Amino acid sequence: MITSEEFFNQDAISLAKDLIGKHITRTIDGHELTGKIVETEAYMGIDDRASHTYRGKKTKRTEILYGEGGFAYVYTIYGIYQCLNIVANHESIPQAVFIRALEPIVGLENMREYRKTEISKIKNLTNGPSKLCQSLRIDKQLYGYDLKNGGELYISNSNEKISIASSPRINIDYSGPDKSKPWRFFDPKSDFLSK
DNA sequence: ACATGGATGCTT
DNA sequence: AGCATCCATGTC
Repeated sequence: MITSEEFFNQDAISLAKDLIGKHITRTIDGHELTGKIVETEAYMGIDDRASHTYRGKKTKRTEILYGEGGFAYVYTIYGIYQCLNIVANHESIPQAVFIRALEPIVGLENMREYRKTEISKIKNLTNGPSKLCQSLRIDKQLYGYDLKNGGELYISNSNEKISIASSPRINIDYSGPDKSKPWRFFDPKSDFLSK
């Protein structure tokens, strides 16, 4: 388990790269659900038009982003889906890393139960930001949860060697010049990417 | 390619 | 109160 503030208090681009290949574990109802992070995106805060904190916008929803790194930022998208971000950087620098896809490692049968849609291929458990939230049963109950404390949600190292590629971020057409910034990071060899 | 969905935030 | 938006997904 990774407990150090230094790890999470990096800028979002550095953290987004460092999270690739790490394991994320959710414990719920006595089950352990673990996936390897294979795809992330960095949201760089006040100067990033794709960020929920662009120009310092601060609401009840985005409040947690203004604190220290390592906390869960969970929000609802399109009224029905949940998305998981991990807060990056220091207090008053509101950046985050969006978790877009996982490779399921532990607890696949439980993930299948929690997933709202019947699936035929394993990769459809976690190859999208809201799919993985369903499979790991991540919702706004975890808003503000400290991943450095372990317990219900935490990050840990894996031994596997991975490579990292980058591309523009997905579904941020409203972001003008920031639309093309190469702030999506992924393991190009993974079969579990969202696109 | 298109329909779906409602919380959120911003404007009256 | 009303309204446009949205870091997706499922099904066509």
